Amino acid sequence: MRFSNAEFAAVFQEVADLLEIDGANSFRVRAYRNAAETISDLGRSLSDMIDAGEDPATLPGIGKDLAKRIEQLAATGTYPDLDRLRSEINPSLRDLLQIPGLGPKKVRKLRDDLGIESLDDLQAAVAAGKLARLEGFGVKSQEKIAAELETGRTKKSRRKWADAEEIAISFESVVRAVEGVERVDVAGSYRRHRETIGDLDILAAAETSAAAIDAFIDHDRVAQVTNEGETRAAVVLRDGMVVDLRVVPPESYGAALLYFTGSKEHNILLRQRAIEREWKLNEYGLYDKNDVVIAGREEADIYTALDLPYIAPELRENWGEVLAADANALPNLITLSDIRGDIHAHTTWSDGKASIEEMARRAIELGYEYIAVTDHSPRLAMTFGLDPDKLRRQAEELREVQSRLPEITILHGNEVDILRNGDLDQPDDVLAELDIVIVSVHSFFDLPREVQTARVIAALENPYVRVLGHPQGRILTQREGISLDLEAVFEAARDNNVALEINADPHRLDLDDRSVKFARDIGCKFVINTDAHRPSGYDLMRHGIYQARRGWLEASDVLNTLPIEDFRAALRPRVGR
DNA sequence: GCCGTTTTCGGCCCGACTGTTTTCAGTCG
Repeated sequence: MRFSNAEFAAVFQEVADLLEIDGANSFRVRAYRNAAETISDLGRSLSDMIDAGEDPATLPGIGKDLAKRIEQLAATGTYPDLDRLRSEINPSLRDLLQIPGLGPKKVRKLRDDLGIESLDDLQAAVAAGKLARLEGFGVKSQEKIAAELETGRTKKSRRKWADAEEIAISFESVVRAVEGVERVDVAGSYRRHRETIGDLDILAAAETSAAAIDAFIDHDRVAQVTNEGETRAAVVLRDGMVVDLRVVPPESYGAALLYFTGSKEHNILLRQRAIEREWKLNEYGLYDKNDVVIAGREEADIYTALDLPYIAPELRENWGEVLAADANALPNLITLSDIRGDIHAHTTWSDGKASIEEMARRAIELGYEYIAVTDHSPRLAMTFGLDPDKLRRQAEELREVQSRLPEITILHGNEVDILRNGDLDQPDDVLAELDIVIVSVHSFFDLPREVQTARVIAALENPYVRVLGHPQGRILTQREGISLDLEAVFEAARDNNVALEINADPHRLDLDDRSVKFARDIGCKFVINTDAHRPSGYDLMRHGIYQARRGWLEASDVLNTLPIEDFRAALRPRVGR
């Protein structure tokens, strides 16, 4: 059997969980977790690496031992150490670890003293009041666990970034309005623009914290205050979202912002760098060995003191950014203002909600030099896709609109379905008449990996194809992407001069960040598109920019940062017209 | 279990808060 990176990572996470409950050395546990992180952040298939004869031990955090385990797992599909662990420690104890407030020590205590092996056991013990009498627990702990079991909240639950934004802005403005609060930011994975968010971390600078904390816990969306201290508070909202507030003095704001922005792994690297200099870094500042403050008011000051250029939040994932910074080789990240056009959009000709002209007028308002109209092809019947005849009539309308709107170039394209066998849903002579051809998978999502990969690559080899639309076909938190050998697809895209789309729709964000970085590393080019179905859809471009930045992209990696003439040249087919 | 132009042994990030304790372990980020 063939393991995905997620499956490899899941194995190591399970080993880590079980070892932790077993009371193993915590650094050993962390080694397994680090390995799991490395694998899930890899961007390319670990199975492919092994097939190619590459040694997993070359990866950071994976040594000889784990490399051997990985190879054994890949070759045999078995992991004897895990099987033995499972026989010693009931794997359903892992479910208990997901309950907020329960860690490995307490889970072990529950098992040893009360014989609890599962969520059901825990439920029964809580109902019988057994936890209240257990050493180290008590009435309050029992009540808290009962409440968590009731709501079913887990440590893992995440929501899309865009779904957290409105809450983030609302809390930010409430805290900002408090007298004495000098600065406010939403830190955490929100600031790093991860595609999904676990909780929100609000950071404020103020000489005294009480007023900010009061305003925070009084926010009208708060259902429950779970934590309230001198410098921090935590609340659960009515919809289950957890929001934290930290208040620090202004002279510590930069250190705190760095700390609460994370990632944890990035912070650990910075702290190690501080330790190398016999300094100490915490959320209050960077201190020398006599506890004299070196930096703390601004994030950038801390990077400077550590001999590093400023590292943008989107890069702080321990994907090599500290090494790159040290070598002065950080990418000059793309920004929204680099974008000159949006080249994937739908109109009322297929499933869009606005006319070509309405779309173009919005694009003009946004300052774009060009757009492309790319309605669906006929196979996608539910979207009223365009057959060749309709496409030609659309071209007429497009020319007519273009004549009235000289301030923008309107390119004519089509989002052509990739059929099951890899053929395209328009004949070549029709494709030849278009300015831009995007190909996308909209059907047969569950083909086997080899078949799916061959299907997509076949489409990329058509000489008129210029963009691979939403390459993974995923819907965030809802639909897994199609099963693809992404490395092979990226190589085919690069070799056929096809740009990979970063679909900016916040429910797609397709490609994912790791894959963007990997594709960039092997020399692929990109376009960032909103896939707009109405004029306001164009406004979502920023989400694609965040994703591109997380993938280390510069403007020069992205074709729709080019002026129109250069962009046209980049799209020219490899065959004459 | 990983890692190392000081090291193959001995380190491995650091502080706030809670609930349980009478001075601190466990959890969390």
